Amino acid sequence: MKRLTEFGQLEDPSFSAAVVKWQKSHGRHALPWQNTRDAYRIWLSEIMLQQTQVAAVLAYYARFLERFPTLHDLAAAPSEDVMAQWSGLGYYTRARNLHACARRVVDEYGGVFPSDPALLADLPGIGRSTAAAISAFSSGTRAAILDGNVKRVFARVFGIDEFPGVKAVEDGLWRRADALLPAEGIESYTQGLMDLGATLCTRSKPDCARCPLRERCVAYATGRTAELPVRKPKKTIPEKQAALLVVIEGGQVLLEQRAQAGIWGGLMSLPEVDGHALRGALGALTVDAVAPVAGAFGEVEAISALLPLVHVFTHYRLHIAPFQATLSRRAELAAPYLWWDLARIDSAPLPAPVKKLLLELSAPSLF
DNA sequence: CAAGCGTGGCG
DNA sequence: TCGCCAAGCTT
Repeated sequence: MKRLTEFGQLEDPSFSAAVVKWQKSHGRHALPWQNTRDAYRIWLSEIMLQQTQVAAVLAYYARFLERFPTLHDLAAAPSEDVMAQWSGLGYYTRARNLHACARRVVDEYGGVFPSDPALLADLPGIGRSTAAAISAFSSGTRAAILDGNVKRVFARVFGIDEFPGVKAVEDGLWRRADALLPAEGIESYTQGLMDLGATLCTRSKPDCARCPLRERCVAYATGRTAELPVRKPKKTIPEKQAALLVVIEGGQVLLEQRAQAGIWGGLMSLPEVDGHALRGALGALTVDAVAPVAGAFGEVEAISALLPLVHVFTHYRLHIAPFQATLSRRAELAAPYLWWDLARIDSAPLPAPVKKLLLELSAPSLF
């Protein structure tokens, strides 16, 4: 029962049938965002799960819903609270877009998410794949997803031996995704593709023995599951260096809100001094070089270097040289500067390594 | 449209 | 230890 579509792509109802059947008996059914048609909860999970694994999301999802039980709670909240809830989860543009999206759904759709994927995809932070997932799960709309799981499954089943990041290859994957959609049962099918990719068709050591697509899998038949999908061509990542100032006075630490664009956009952080301008003769950041900068925040009583650390991003490696300055008097500071109680630093909208640094500082380990 | 954007876990 | 990677979107 195969036939060609007008674009020459293969339709094959047996593909989705196999996925749906497997999902019902072996897929995941108890994730916190399943067994509901509440678009708010589904949308939130899809955004958190972008480029992020289930295990990392679970705790954030529960905490987020506790703080923002409804779309209206989220739309009405100050952005600082939203960023604080997202703190540590990464890709902070997602949090800003999430907040903007909540406000738009309230303003433009009366607080009800549209079911049309095209309308969803027009909202901030929702692209083609996320729109399809939300509409499939919340309203049973027949639309194709194409996330990392689907790309991996398709690359193996169909033996696609080109990097899926290339536009033409990705276009082909979208056409396949559309052509393979089932006539009904879109929820189980969509969830099934995700579950297959996440639990069986994993990047390393796929569990082909349990796979419902094994007999039709090109990679399995040709022994190429380890080589497919083709990995992204690797590039050597640059090294960057920065000084972070831990300016303390009266049990509070000085934070600075970062620009919306760029790394850690929209988050609070410690005042950062670009390593470039401040290097001493040996190329290292020194107390002498940093002291004048700290002096701009008040009268410096003491300043010392803390243990340097390295934070690795996807696209560069940041060498952080932290310096602690204790003030005897504060200078007058306006936004983007803000004093924050060290005692409640855990609730601050900070990037992960900065929060870790300040937590260790305010509650030193016994070792 | 290629690059930018986090973090934690795993082999 | 360290490179690689995981439910993508935006510009």
